[in-house]
Amino acid sequence: MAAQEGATRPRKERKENAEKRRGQIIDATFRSIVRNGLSGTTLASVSNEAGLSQGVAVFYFQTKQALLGAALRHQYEIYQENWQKAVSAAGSDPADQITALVKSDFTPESCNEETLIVWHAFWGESKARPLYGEISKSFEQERAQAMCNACAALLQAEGRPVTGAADIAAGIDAMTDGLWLGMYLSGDPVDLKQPMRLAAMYLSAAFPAHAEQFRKGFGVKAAKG
Amino acid sequence: MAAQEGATRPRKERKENAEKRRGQIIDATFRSIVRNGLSGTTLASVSNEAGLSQGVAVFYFQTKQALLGAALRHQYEIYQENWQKAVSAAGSDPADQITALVKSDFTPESCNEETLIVWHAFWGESKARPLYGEISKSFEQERAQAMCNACAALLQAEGRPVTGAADIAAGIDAMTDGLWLGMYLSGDPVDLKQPMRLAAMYLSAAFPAHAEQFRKGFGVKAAKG
Amino acid sequence: MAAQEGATRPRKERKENAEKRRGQIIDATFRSIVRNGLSGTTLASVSNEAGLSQGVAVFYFQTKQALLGAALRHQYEIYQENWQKAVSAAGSDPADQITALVKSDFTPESCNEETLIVWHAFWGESKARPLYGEISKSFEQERAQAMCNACAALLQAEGRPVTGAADIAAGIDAMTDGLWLGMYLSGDPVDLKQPMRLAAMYLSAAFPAHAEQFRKGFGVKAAKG
Amino acid sequence: MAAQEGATRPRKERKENAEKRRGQIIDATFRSIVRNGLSGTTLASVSNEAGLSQGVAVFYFQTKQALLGAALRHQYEIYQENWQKAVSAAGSDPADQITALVKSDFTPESCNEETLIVWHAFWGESKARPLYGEISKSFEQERAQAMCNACAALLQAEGRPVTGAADIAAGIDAMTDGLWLGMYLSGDPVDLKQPMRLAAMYLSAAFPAHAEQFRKGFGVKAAKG
DNA sequence: CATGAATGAGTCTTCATTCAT
DNA sequence: AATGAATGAAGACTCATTCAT
Repeated sequence: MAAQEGATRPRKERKENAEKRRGQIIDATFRSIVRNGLSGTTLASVSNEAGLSQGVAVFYFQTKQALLGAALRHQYEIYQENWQKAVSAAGSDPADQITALVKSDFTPESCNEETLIVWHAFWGESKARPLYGEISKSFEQERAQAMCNACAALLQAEGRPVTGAADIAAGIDAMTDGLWLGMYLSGDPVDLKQPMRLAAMYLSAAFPAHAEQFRKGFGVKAAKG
Repeated sequence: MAAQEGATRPRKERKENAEKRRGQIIDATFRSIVRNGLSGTTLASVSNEAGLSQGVAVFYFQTKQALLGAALRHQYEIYQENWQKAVSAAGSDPADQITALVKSDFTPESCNEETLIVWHAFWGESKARPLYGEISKSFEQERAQAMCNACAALLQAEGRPVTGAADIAAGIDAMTDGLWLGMYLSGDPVDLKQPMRLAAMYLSAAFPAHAEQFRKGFGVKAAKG
Repeated sequence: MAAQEGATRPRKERKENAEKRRGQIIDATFRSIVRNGLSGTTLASVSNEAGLSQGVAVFYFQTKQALLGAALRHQYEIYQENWQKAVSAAGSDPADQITALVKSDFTPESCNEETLIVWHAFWGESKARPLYGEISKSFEQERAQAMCNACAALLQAEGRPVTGAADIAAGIDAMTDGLWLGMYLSGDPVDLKQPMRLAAMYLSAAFPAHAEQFRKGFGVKAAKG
Repeated sequence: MAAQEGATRPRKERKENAEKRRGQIIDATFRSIVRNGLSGTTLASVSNEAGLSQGVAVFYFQTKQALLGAALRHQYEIYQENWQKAVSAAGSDPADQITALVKSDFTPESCNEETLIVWHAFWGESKARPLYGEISKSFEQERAQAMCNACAALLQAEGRPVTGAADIAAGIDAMTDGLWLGMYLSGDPVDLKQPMRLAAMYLSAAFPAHAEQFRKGFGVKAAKG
């Protein structure tokens, strides 16, 4: 609008616009995966979903594989942002951190029908498409490390040897992963309370000294008997 | 056309032969999924793997979807046979049954790189291909029921209310499923001992009165502290 | 037709049929190159020209490049057969052999608007498509060698050193190639007599002792002056 | 930014700039044809080679075909300038003019790997793209005419009938064209001396009275025997 | 002047499916 | 019972061209 802008769009605006387009296309990709599966997701289905022409997706991502990789990475970034925010908000208490990590896996944003479909679609192809495997592995490791560290800290706080941290962390992570798979496969509307009960049960057993804190953290009453 | 006539083989022999061919083709399908992923599995790749001509797969299974459905069903049947045998062998003690169910998920036949790839390949597409979802659901339910029944029996044996059985069963199943996913995604050579430790830990907590029996069943020493 | 053939087509017949199809498709490729140029030749244009479906060309040649390579090789094979037959027919006299080689380049089968288009189309792309270059090179060398050998033999017959054979052969080959290019570029209806006159002139100069034989061989009268 | 204000430049400066840009783009087109072939040359590859944006080529040449036509014309103009300069420098002696014409075809500027690639790329497509054919034809005719005139003049100088000029000229032109094709196809590093020997041989035969002059002109010793 | 985003027709290629033998 | 030729729809990707800025 200013006089000397006239001809060319300011560089910054252009860059932002490109970022916006990429976001649009990635969103469309999600919707297509949810609707048609990964194998049913084509450049046409994505363009269609985005309301753009066939060529745009290629223009911004070069190849279909690159687009799908970007979509997976994006989903992981959102996921990571969620759990990292949750941990930060939990403060320095390791039990609270563990609780936060588990709970963040079952918030409606992180755990709903759509995201579950997308996760499992990519995971299912991750052996055939090394790209997906690499992306998954790096993000999964970071998340696993966070859980392991918190468990180690809590063991130390309880005055126990930290050697068991890896196992305990693996157990709680396996349980949450398995719950995701179960929800995904059952197709039943997701009941987000059961995970809270199960996590509380498991963590109470693993860290008896903090049982009450976990139960409270997960909003669960003490099991009888 | 004539009754027993040169050209035509006796009906029974024919049927057996057909069964053999179907088995051959399904095996080839597995190998192709392991090698190329589900999306990379084509009728050609299957025929190739089977060393048979292009047309056979269609001849015996009509469509590609039907073939893949049959392959998934076959994998589930083997899986089911395994755990049912294990449960039978465990006798009538519910704790032993639970142990058997869990352990059978981690025998080398049930849990190896190839089967993990195939399971997750099908699960990843199970929302887009209702056929896979239906097959999975029915088999999963049967297995979940078995676990739930055993847990209920064990609760009863401990004199506790059976209401908690579903949760406990869901927890142990989630954990084993999650361990499968973790093994699958990590790509590391499978360590089958960790699942034993984790299952023992979880079940000991869920059934304190049978802790020792579970530890022994899973070949795990008592955790200290 | 015989009783025991019934079900399966005899292997031999099948193979022949395949060869026939390949021929059909290669012919269609020629026609398409003549009509649309090499860059305008698509699998669709070829299929169209052949009256077959899109898939056949790929079925028999795997890729477009392989098809075009096969077409070029085929054209060279026909060309080679022609000049080799001509040389054979010429007997053992080197001057007659040279005459035969040159004349065979200007028979209506070897040298007409269509073949000229195809040759130059492939040659024009032979730097960008190494495949064409390799095919061309091998055939060209064989033909050049034949000419060189004949020239050497004739030099020897004249009692002259054979060292000059390469140059003389290069000269006559260059001239015939250049005449092809000229005919191709001019687009005028091809006058096949001029090449005879020019070849006679050149060869008479190169082999003065055989001037008359060449003139006779090419059907040309002695130039005056 | 300059004194008389950014927006409008003096008309002349503008025109010059445009000419410069056109030259840049045509040069980039050559490089792209050499590198990728004519079929592999796209507006993108040209822009890329020129270090300019996608749109420029279209801006200055409207269509891809027009650009390629301009590139071909440009190559012919350079070629023409070269031989015309050579003829002028040769003075009025027809034998010297012929020598100059032939030699100018084998100077390193006129005859090198790059130009040979470009010539044959365009020629190969000249039947499918009438535009190339027309451009080629007009330039080729002019050059052929020059050679024919010189030959006629030399015949007259020798006191022979000029009727044979066309044939002699066609022969020498065919030979040089054929040598270009041979160099192009062989891919071997270009030996520029052989053409001199062959041209001398041919022209000495065609114009026996000027044999020595041609040999001298081409820097070639008299052939023995 | 110049940029580069956007389009969409066209190309090669893959592949499930059909079918004659 | 089995083969593999043939089809054609659909997919990923390319690219000349248009256009807003």
